[in-house]
Amino acid sequence: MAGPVTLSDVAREAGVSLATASRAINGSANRTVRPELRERVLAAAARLHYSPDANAQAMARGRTSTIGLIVHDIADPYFSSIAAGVTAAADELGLVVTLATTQHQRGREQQFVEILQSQRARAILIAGGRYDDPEGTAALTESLAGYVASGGSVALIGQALEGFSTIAINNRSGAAALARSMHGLGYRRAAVLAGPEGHITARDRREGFVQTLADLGTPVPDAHIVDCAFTRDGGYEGMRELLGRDTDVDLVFAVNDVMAVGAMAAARDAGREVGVDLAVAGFDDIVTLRDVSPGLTTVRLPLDELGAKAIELALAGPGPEATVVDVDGEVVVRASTPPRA
Amino acid sequence: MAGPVTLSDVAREAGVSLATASRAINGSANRTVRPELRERVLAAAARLHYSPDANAQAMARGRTSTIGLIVHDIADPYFSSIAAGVTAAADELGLVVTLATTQHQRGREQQFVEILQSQRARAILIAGGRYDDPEGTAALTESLAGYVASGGSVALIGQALEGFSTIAINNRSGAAALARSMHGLGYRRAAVLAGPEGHITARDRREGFVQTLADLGTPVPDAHIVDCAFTRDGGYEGMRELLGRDTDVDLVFAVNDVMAVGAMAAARDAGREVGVDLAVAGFDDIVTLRDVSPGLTTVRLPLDELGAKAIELALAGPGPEATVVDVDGEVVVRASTPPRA
DNA sequence: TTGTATGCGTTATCAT
DNA sequence: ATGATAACGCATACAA
Repeated sequence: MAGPVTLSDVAREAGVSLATASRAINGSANRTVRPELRERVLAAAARLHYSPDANAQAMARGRTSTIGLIVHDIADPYFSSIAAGVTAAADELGLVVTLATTQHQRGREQQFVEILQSQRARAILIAGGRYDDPEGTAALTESLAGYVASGGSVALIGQALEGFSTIAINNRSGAAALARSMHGLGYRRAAVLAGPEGHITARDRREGFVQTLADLGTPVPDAHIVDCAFTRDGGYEGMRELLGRDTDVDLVFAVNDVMAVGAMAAARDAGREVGVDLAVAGFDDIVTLRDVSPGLTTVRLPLDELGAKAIELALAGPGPEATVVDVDGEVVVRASTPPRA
Repeated sequence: MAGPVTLSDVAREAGVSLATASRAINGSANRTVRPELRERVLAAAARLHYSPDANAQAMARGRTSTIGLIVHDIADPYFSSIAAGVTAAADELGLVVTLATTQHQRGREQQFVEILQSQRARAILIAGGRYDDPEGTAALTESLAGYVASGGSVALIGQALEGFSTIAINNRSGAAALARSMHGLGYRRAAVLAGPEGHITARDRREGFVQTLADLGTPVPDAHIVDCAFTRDGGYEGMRELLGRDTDVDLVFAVNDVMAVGAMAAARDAGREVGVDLAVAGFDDIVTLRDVSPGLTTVRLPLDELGAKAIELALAGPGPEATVVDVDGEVVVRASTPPRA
């Protein structure tokens, strides 16, 4: 039961004043402490197993070295890839990451913003799709504005929020590029597993895809657009329903990879061979899924780079002008969408 | 530029003392504040957009509501599944999670323990395999001991560390059960993609598997045991090497699912059909990989439950006796290992 | 029930 | 270059 050893203890042990001990240990701005004393202090600190109290430091300094990351579900590879980038970049900068997961519950983002503001986090990063929910968005915006007004910085990842800096994923253009590729491969009767209504990312991907195919003269009929959850199970059920409609489809675009994998499973379960009877494409290029068979055609996103970019963006400017950095996807064609006769 | 609004501001605005404001807002132990006043304080706080300073609270209270989670790589689905469980459970308890990723660098765990001790985290959870590295383990043990001595609690996830409470995964028995299942299905010439030398989890799984098959009279020859990285690429390379040796193998056990998926890819690339020419089994039952085709036989671990158990274990007892909770895996047979003959 | 006063551990200001 | 001391924002022991 040593009790907490404080800087005062270290100072006493080293025979110096509290102020000197502080300067010796953190090397304060005006680094002015005789090497001899500094060593004595450091030695004393080591001897006593001194551990600086980050909370006290935060209070005295008026700032922390914490950054907050809010995601929907850290088990989702999309978010965990982003989180990996964030933690790596934060580490590089000597920052610590607090992770909050909303579990897809609306309103939780706002709640976490408030918690993180209480921690006096230096920056808050929010990843992942919000719904088209004016009220919720307004509330979130207000919380974030309050946080920014109190000196914090904010960056969104994946989807812009009016008034805040964002690493924006160009979902629409990525899906459009995918559509052109698929059209080029000869597909003419596409279907879309479109995600849930109101989900902005899902909507952008769907629209980019559908619009482009329409422009190319091979429109996607409404009967080929199936709403479903933005998850593996959503993809599975969506595909089941689509196949149940017994419509004549040669290509299914699931608006993310996890859904696409679910869709592939459903196709298999229905006796349709993906890449032969039916083509499937996704979006994201989740690393963990690169070995599914047949290889999944998708739109690659540099998920691991997003985290670093977001931190940089957030910490860069106290500038009041929100910056939007666009990130484009790249179509990756694999065996799930072979050239069609 | 409102400047930070403090509890004093709220108190003044509400026309009460600082103490009353404090009690009204956090509902202190002896909840004794007239409803009328409480309302006035809350109203004032809302009006002023008061946000309590968690750092100041931490200092005044002498404890935080932070728990630290240390993993190797949050993008690895094994760890992200665990992290999901941890964040969910923490949330339930009103705790906040600080996430640290070692990026597989030795010594980083210890470094993060020290950082988390500085934050005065209530508990530290460490997930994932350490190497058989006496020096590193000793250093980590020492840091953790210091943390515990200063009032923190610790729980390990997945692998015991002498002296600390652990949610231990019974890798050996899980691998043994898998071996028995495979033997029962008729496999007689197994190989193992064994992970890197010195990796304790890998070693336990390999030994449990190899030992059991030996006991059953179908030993795994040394030439069928391939060391490789504990990753997807490790599995891929390991399988390539194994097939290159041109040995006569009917089943390949990769010591985790991610490796198994890499191995399946290598088999395909070599023109061998998994589930027909060659069987493959893994370990973990990673959710994201449940739809690979053919379905991967594996040992299911309740990864998402581990987090909650670990928090419970850590926060439960200030008890000085380290508790070890054993978690067993369950063999899940899928199409990658069809009955043989 | 409410108010007053002290302390939490550190940094930073101001002397020296 | 070093030392005293005042904040930092809050919780709580004690007094009223």
